[in-house]
Amino acid sequence: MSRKSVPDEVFEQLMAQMVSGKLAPGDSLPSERRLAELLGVSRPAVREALQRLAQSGLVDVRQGGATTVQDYRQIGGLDLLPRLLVQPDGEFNWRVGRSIVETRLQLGPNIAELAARRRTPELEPQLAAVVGRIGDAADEVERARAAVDYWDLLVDAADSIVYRLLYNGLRAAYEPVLESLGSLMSAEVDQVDLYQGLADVIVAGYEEAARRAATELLTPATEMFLTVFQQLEEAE
Amino acid sequence: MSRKSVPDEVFEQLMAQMVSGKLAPGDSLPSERRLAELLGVSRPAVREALQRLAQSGLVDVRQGGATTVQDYRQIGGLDLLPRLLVQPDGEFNWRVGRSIVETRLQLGPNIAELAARRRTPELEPQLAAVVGRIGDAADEVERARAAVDYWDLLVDAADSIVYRLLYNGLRAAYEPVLESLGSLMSAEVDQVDLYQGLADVIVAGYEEAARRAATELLTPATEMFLTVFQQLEEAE
DNA sequence: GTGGTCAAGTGGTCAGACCAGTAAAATTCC
DNA sequence: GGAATTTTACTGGTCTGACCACTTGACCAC
Repeated sequence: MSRKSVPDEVFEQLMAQMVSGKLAPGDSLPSERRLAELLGVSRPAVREALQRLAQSGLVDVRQGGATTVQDYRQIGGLDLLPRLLVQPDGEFNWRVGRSIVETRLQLGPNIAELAARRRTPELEPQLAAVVGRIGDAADEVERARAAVDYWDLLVDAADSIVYRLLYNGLRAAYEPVLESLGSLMSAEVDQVDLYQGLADVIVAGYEEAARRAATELLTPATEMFLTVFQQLEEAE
Repeated sequence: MSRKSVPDEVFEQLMAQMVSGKLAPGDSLPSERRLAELLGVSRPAVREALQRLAQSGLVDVRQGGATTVQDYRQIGGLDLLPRLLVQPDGEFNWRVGRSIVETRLQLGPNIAELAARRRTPELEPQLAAVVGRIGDAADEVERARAAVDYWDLLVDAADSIVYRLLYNGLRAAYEPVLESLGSLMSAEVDQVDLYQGLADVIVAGYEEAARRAATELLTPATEMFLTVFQQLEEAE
């Protein structure tokens, strides 16, 4: 992984304070000159970091006025998901995790349905190859990676730019935690036959069957995670 | 609307070339110094624009190496949707529009279901107020705006950060074209009784009924748009 | 064919100067 | 005394020029 630039450091530092609530919506940030002084970096570096935060919807920068923190829930996009799922101190946010797995259970069948509707002849060998990789994987992490590629194919087959961009966002949140969650995903990625079954009905063009097969594939792991998250909720 | 900064101008200009395909994945951009010279701006301004493009997943900036264009379909997120929907020259991309309306028809019921599951007592008066605004709106554009706020409430009630961030992205794509599409949305926003009906079953906690009511609300406009987009497809 | 060196490209960082916008305080006017 | 206007001091915006650090390709030696 390439090392962080100075603006990257400033960006992550301020982002962490906003995601954690230490900097709350409505708060004013110190001025650019003041931040540069406090953080020991140059003003252009601070400016770049703030502009990137503004692009993520986290701050409102006004010439002549104070830079204020915005409510990322109102303005932010899915690009924030990785940082909401795993806090900068490494803490895993199970509420975000719960939201992701339940949304996945709802989106997966949608993607499968569209893929069945818009499948192309090339899809069958591609799916066969990736199901083969799921079956031949050396461990659960490798299997989980192959599963990501499987869904990537389905998203392509769905021929929907919205689902493509949406899936990119969910994948960006998942990939950093894939290694630590890989073993937990075994409830799903070990079910090679379900992957093959879903592939079969998609290739055959059965939209409703694709929905059901996707639900059948995604439900076990989803319920397992939801059980874990419910226990965490009760532990609070 | 606040005026554009120099980095904003550079960002939009390069973004336009990438979204239009004029700059294709794999292409190398001119160096920062060269771009600054070509565009008649400073190097820090170019750098800031490139860093923002990198944040959007559009370019890969490497110290010592050329800055290359990435495939936004592989890396990009929903934040790109507004620029994919309406090209910089103002052209409306109906393929993106089609993708949005069909995704909307799939996501709306999901959100309604979760809202019915997790509704709170405060939701009823809030929904009543916004349905009132839909009913009392002076024109279709105002009615469409109120409808956006209606769904905003449902997303809050769904208590899902993923749907919240996802909805923010869809809303960001929709709001710039709301005024021009407002009259077309009349098939939906004029159905005040359907908004009230959906609100009723959500407040009552009927998840399945909420799904059906959301589908009933969203389907007419969706089918109208899909018909229009199909005609555009056949015209090509 | 491989490995090492070097030059010339690239991006990264910064200080300092100056421009432009905004908001609050101070002053003036009625 | 209050409203309107002006001034001031903050804020961000932009740029130049210098220098640092990384990467790549050419060239040379073996």
